[in-house]
Order: sequence, then C-alpha cells, then structure tokens
Amino acid sequence: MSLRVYNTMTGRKEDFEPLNPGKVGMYVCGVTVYDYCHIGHARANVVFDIIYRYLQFVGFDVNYVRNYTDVDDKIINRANERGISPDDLAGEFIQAFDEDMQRLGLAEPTIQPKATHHIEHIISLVQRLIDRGIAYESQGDVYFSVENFPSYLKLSKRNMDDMRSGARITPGEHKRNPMDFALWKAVKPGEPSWESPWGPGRPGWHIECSAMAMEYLGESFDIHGGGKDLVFPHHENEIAQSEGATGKPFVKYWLHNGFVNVNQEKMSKSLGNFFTIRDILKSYDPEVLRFFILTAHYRSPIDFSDHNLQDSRLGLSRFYEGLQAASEVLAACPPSDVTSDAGIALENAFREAMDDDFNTAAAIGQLFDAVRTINRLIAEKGFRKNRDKVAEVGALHQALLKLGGVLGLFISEPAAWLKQMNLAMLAATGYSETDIEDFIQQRQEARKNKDFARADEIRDELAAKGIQLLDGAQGTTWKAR
RNA sequence: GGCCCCGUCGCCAAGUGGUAAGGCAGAGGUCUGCAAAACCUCCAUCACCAGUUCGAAUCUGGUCGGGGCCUCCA
Repeated sequence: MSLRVYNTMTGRKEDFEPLNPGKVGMYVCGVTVYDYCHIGHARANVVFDIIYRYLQFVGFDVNYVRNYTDVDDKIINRANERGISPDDLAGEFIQAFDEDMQRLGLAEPTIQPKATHHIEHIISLVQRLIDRGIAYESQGDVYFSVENFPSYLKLSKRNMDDMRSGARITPGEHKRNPMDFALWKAVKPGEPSWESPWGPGRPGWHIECSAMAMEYLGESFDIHGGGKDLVFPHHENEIAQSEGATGKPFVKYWLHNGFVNVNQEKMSKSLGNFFTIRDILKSYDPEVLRFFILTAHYRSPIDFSDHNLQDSRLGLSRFYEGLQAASEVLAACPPSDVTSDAGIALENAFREAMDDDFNTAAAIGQLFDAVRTINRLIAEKGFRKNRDKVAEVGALHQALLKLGGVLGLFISEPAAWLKQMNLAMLAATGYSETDIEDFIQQRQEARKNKDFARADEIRDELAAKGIQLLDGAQGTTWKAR
C-alpha cells in the first residue's frame, strides 16, 4: 500500500506521486510574526511536522520550506502601538516562534525564509504579472486582476458573483474590481518600504508566499499546506499569482489542517478563550500537547479542554510506563540471538495507518496495541526464561521507539519523564517528595507489624490526594494522577 | 444568502460498501494481607426518516442538530 493524501483542490484522497520521483517539495505557510503563537499554530505546525517526518521516514528526500511573514499591516500596527520598529517587533516574535516550536519538539524545516529577504523576487513576480496583463498599477499600488485569471476560486470553490456582492473596496484602495487584491502597496507615512518600479512600497499579503515558494521549490511543487482558514483568500490568491505568472500548475497537493476549538467554542480573542503555546506549556508537558494533537486526524476539528488534555496525559503515561517496564525487564534478561518479527508487523500496521492520509489517530491505536502486548508478555509466568517472548518484547520496544519517533513521541527517557510528571502532579497536592517517602516508611512499619488498618489508612489518605501507592516486589513506589 | 464540514459506546476518537480500532471511565476475574498497577473477560449497529444495494456507519435524497469560511486568522 502506498501513500494517499486528501487534496483540498480535488476534494478527495489521491495517490501521492511527487513530480520528481523520490523527492518532495513542500511549502507550509508560517506565521505573521506580530504576536505569540496560539494553540492553533501549535496544531498546524505539529501536523506538518509529522507529515514532513513521515515523508522522510518512507524514504522521500523532502525539501520543507516554512516561511516567516515579517512585513504586514498587523506587524506595522503593533510596532507603532509599542513604539518600536516593525523589524524589531518581527525579530522578537520570530525568536518566540522558534522557542515555542523547539519546545514542542518540532524538526526544523529545510529552509525558513523571511519575506523581507525576498523583496527582489516579489517585485519581479509582480512585474511578470503586469507584463502578462493580469495585474495593473494604480497610484503606486499594484493589484491582481481576478477577471483576467479565469480559474480564480478553483481551490475554495466559490462563486465570483456571490463573492462580489459581499466584497467592498476599503477607502484608500484603488481597485478596478472589488475582488482584486493588492500585490504591492504604495508606502504610507511611518511604514517600512522598498524601492520598486511603481515607487516605494511594500508587498501585499499573499505575494510573499508565492515568491518564496517558487524561489526554493520551483514554479511547480508537490505539497502546500496550512490551516483551513487559509484556503480563502490566502491560498486562492497564491494560486492566482503563481499560475498567472508562470502559466504552470503551482501545487499538486493542497493539504489543510482543521481548527482547534476551546471547550466546544471557536477559539477567538473576543471570547477570551485564546491560549498561547507558552501559556499552555506552563500547565502541560509539551509532549502531552503533541500527543493530544495527534490523537485526532489532522483534518478534524479538535476540542481543546482540560479534560481532553488530562486524557492525553493518561494515554501518554501508559506508553511511558510500558516502555519503562520493557526496558527494565530487557536489561535484566541475558542477551540472546533469538529474533522476533513483531516489530516488523507493528511497523507495517503503523505505516498502513499513516499511508491513509497521515492517520495519526489510527497509527497511535496500533501503538497502544503494542503496549498491551508488551505488558501482557512481561506479566506471564516464566517470561524471563522464554527467549521468544523476550525477543518479542525487545522487538516491540524498539519498534515503539522508532515509530513513536516518527510522530515525535516517546523522545524522553521513560523513567525521567514519569518522574517529572509525578513531581508536577505532586506539586498540586501540597506534599513534597520526602513527605511521600515518609508516609511509605510509616506504612511499611505498620505492614511489618501486621497493623493493616493503619497501613490502609495511610494509603487511603494519599489516594484521596491523588497519590497512588504501588506495592511491588522491590518495595513500594508511588504515582500521582 | 453562497460555499464547505460534522453528528460513531458515559467522555475522547479511528473507520467512505462487507458486517463497529484504540484510549479514558465502568463491571467481573487473576494477582495482592487488602489494594493499586498490570493482565484477562465484558461493555455501541453508528442523530432521525426514506431510498440504492445481496449487503451501508460508510452511497443518494430529506429532516433535525452543531460548526467553519465568505473581513485578519493555523
């Protein structure tokens, strides 16, 4: 079975066949750097990070370009509010973005270009459009003429007449048609600007992506991604600009991720349910957030809520506990040359899920099955002396780490992750680690004296606070949940 | 108004023609001083109605409910 992807352009899943065998060019719209990233950005970037990793995993040589849009109305406005230069503002939030993505454990794209470093390309692209009669200059602005690009709206499947009735020309614009959009904006006082054949000005919103994508990936490339909300107008306009200039198909597969809702409502500033990544990471482990995002298919909406995040925390803990148990027991077993194909089977199931339009939810389901198998085998009598079973656990353990790695999961040392998670949960109970150790000691004494009432009392008190005691062969350990 | 999406077990969530993955929670069991953890077993016919089909959660039409885009937005 080979990879199939859902293409927004055709509205269906298609076999993935890159333009150049073995190579993939992929462009994902990055952020406009004027504020901290929210969890919607987290989702989009995690999703395309997984797509990037998986394409590499199955053997493609991927050229992944993700841009920074560092010139834009919002940046200028925000910079003016704060009395700093747009450049400084952009720099600040580029750094913040990089920090956030690093904390989320994202792989770095091949190239992360900035719009302001591509003004030359932008200008020449605009000029090409003017030369072909698809764009026109008007009082220092340059607009794209949608009437001269017949396939306009083919991605968003809208109707020009319906759109036109709702479109308006805002004061200060010099459009011939309300649907036309700016490629180049004449400079206004207090704005950054660059020299151009049409006078000093700056790029419109959409053109920078066309210019950067074509610069690094060529006039036609394989995958273009972004959030669903970018379908119109951003991606529609990118197609218009790019295909208008080149006469060639711009992108073969358009991929769009779904939204993040918060407690069933659309996340928005006006509703006050807007969470930045850094806010969330104060309360949640980054890997829990990543796990949460990946337990739903990338095109479905996901509902961000405390309850759902807790669910994800428990789910991820299950993996780490299983991995920890496996590595402990494997370390205690003598090496043997017995092999198992359980890892191969798991990988095949994983790939089958991922090949179906990057179905991470189904893929994780397969990984859960492997955890259960590991736990079952380890619990069986005489496990350590059974080389076949030890080999199977070894194979599953390795495969789990390998495949988890494709999803950016299980990257921590299990013992360390579990410990850190425990301590974080413990902090909420008011107890310290030594408090718990003391309780365990007291209970141990009581148990030794067969004072089970006292022993149970201690255990129940802790349990009420969310601390579970686990009596094992090597003594009592604890866990918070 | 136009375009698009969704409605699967208490919760989360896969599944686009062949008889419902997985996680959390719950019930019973094994283990345990008793528990917990782990393991085993159990737990849904897919919003509703009508069609197409040998066969539909999956296709078609309709009803109800929810959401998104159409203005900046991942």
